[in-house]
Amino acid sequence: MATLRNSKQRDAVLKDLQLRYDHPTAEDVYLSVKKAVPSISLATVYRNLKLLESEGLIIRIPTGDSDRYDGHTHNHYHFTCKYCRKVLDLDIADQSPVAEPKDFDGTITGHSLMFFGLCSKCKK
Amino acid sequence: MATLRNSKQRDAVLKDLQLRYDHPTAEDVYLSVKKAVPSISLATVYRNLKLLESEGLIIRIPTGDSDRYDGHTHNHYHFTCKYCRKVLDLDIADQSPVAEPKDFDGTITGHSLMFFGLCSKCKK
DNA sequence: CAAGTTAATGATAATGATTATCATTACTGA
DNA sequence: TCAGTAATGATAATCATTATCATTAACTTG
Repeated sequence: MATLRNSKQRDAVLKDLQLRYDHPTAEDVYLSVKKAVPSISLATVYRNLKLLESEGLIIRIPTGDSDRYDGHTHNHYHFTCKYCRKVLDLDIADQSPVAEPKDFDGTITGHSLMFFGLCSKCKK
Repeated sequence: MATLRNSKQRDAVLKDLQLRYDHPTAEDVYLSVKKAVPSISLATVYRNLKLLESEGLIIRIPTGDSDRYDGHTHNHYHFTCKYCRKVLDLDIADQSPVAEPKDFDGTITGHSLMFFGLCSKCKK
């Protein structure tokens, strides 16, 4: 039960995230998707972001302030500018741990790696 | 100006974090510190957590739900159980990137690495 | 295709975490 | 000791996110 149905709202949210590379907030996605689907509600955006994340179609990035979303799910890493809070993709090699942690009986299924610093603009 | 003064509340918050290893929320710290300083307010806990973080004396860990705090600032990594949301220290080698990212003109000053999975209890 | 079932939506209220406000308290340096 | 002001406690306000609920619209089955 609880079969997933098609919805143009969900399609629009997913498509929006797949076409951009700026790691938008839910609000950003809402404003952008409104252009294609003017009647869409912010609640629907949140609902579908959560659903798409649980389906593994998008990634949620917690940052300390508003969560960011990423429509590109291949393994890659991010950088946050401490000054302007912008989130960027980093072209860097896979950092999966080589050694198993000691004294740990759980199961590791994934990891997230965030770099911090100043972006090129805020350096100045 | 804005000289830092002593306060038993701030001392108590810092000490509490330095004596525990369970990555508590602000609320957890509040409940714990209340035993030593019964009159302390939740707002004061939040204020001092923020101040201590900016002084580099504690670490804030954003997790998607409530932020966690860590009084141990040496370089180490964490694990979050997806099921019970517990945060644990991982005994694992330093994962600082060996290669510089390409096409990046900013400055990287640090990183945070979070592993996900199931803890030993929730595995069952 | 029409009718019924129910997932999804839009609007908005509610929640939970964190921050701001403000009158009062208490460090600290003169 | 005392003036200046950082810090506090209490609580209101804010902000992001989630829940609620009546309505709409996918799907499915006859």
